[in-house]
Amino acid sequence: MTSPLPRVKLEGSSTRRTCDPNLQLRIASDAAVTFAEAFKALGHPVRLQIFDLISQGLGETCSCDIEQHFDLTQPTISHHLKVLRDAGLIASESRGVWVHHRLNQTIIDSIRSLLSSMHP
Amino acid sequence: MTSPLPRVKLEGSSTRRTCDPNLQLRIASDAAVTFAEAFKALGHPVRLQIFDLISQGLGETCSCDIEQHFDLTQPTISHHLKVLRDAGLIASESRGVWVHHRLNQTIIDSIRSLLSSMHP
DNA sequence: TATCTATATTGATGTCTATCTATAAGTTTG
DNA sequence: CAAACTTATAGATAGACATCAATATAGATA
Repeated sequence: MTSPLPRVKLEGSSTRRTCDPNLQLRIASDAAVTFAEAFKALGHPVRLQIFDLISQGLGETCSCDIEQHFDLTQPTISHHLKVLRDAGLIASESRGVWVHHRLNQTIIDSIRSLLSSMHP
Repeated sequence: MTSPLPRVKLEGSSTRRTCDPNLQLRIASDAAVTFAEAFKALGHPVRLQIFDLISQGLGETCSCDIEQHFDLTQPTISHHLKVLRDAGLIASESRGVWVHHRLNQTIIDSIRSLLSSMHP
């Protein structure tokens, strides 16, 4: 995309680079906020593991399935689920007493697409 | 991977689900910590945009290229770069007065691979 | 109706984070 | 060597976050 940076020849052998004019904020501020919220939600070991558990559950994972795997209280797990939900990473649906959680594949695909647009 | 959850038949038409025995922590704790650190680093709008800028720079992006795009002080940008570096997302190399930043493609590929293993 | 169960909410607390100003460290130029 | 420039570090502060105990909500069961 960008070409090697131009350099200003100075006395002797030293060169001085100029600031790269080709770099642009390809991610708009509001998109950056949305994506960052999703990344932040995954940026906690327990939430990442919860998210992975839900991804295995075929849309029927409930909180009690999750709590078993962690040495944390129920309110803490509930909090982490809310963070994932608010970030749009999962959707939750009440089914009687239980709440079933499922992955939001759309946002996962968006993140993967974003990352694939980044190469050095 | 998992099959539909077994249900315990009760009186009438109601059923009661059992806890899903098939869910397992596929992400080990230490891997979860490592991945979460990377996600957390990307979990800030400015850092995500910085990361995108660096991805455009062909390994020659320096801090002054980045500061231009944000209404933040130089120490703050320096801090965000350190967070990205500590998370293994970028590598930085001193070149005279300047420090050149480049993407660590390996970890990006790892994240993409992790996400691709998650489907509902 | 009373009880049990699954989940959510509230409030408290200690820790972490983002940002700034001021300053230091190291490099290049004059 | 001194001045200018790029980046990093230290210290301070306001706000956010993770966690827990206690409690509330609401559906299911007896």
